[in-house]
Amino acid sequence: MFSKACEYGIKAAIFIAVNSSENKRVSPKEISEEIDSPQAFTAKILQALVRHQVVKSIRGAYGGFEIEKDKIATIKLAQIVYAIDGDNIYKGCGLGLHTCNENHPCPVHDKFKVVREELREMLENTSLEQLALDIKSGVSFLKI
Amino acid sequence: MFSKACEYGIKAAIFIAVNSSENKRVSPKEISEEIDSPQAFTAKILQALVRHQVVKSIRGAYGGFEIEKDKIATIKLAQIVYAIDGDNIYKGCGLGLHTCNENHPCPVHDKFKVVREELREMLENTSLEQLALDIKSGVSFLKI
DNA sequence: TTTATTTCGGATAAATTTATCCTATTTGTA
DNA sequence: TACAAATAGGATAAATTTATCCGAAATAAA
Repeated sequence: MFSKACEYGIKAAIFIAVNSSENKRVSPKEISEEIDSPQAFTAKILQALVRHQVVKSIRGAYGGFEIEKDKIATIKLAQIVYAIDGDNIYKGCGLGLHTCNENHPCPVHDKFKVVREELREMLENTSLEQLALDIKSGVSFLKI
Repeated sequence: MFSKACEYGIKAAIFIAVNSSENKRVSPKEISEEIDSPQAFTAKILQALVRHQVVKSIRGAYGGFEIEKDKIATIKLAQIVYAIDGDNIYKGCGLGLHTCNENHPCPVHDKFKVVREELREMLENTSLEQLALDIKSGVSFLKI
């Protein structure tokens, strides 16, 4: 469904949120260990999240990645996905037509619309905070 | 959402269905022109569909690809997707966890479940026949 | 100001997906 | 049987995604 980069990005953001809520900065090393992803590649993805202002990076000694506490509740999955994969997943044509709309639909246009709408809504309404809470309480997991 | 291969495969199957319903066999050349895809690559994908018995190929002179008329209504999108991309799209974990289930869920497990279920249902309930009819009546399109 | 620590960013490599090319094999017809 | 028309399939190339490596730049603390 999503690219590897996006999977790593979502998991990384959740892990950073969990730690930021406890006033801890984390490094790419910690992150990649915790979410079971290649470190250097994860670092690149984090840079994309920084550029899109999803997470904040502090360079130099005692630096790391964090998310401002009061931002955690406002960041939605859609922003993370957009920063890494773009929004083609839930906006582009299911069969890759260049032009696909109500007037010139691909064969699965209407059927796909329902699924993509469901996906879009989910991504736009799911906040980092909700996901981080489940991790903190041990209800959900970031690896294995 | 789907791979290019899968997009081509779905469109090719629809085009073959349209023609088979009019007792016409089609060649990879016609298919790739009609669905706007690279010919040799499309031929490979057709081979996968043949192996999975979604379409039938007739070799030699006057050969080509076809789908038995009474099969057109029974073939579902899910079979085509499975033959080409496998079923990981609507069965695997949204965040790529190796183990992801009710007892050990990834952070988006429950939220994704709804979307994937919607997708699965759509793929399993949409027949080639429905899609081919819309193409024949000019309601939907295979390219541009 | 020096040093240790840490992110940033460019270059490169590996793996996968997408795409092309060429020959073998099959098959209907003259 | 010979020929022409098709699909099958292997080898290879191009493009994209995933992954690694290393030095540059920034920053806090000694």
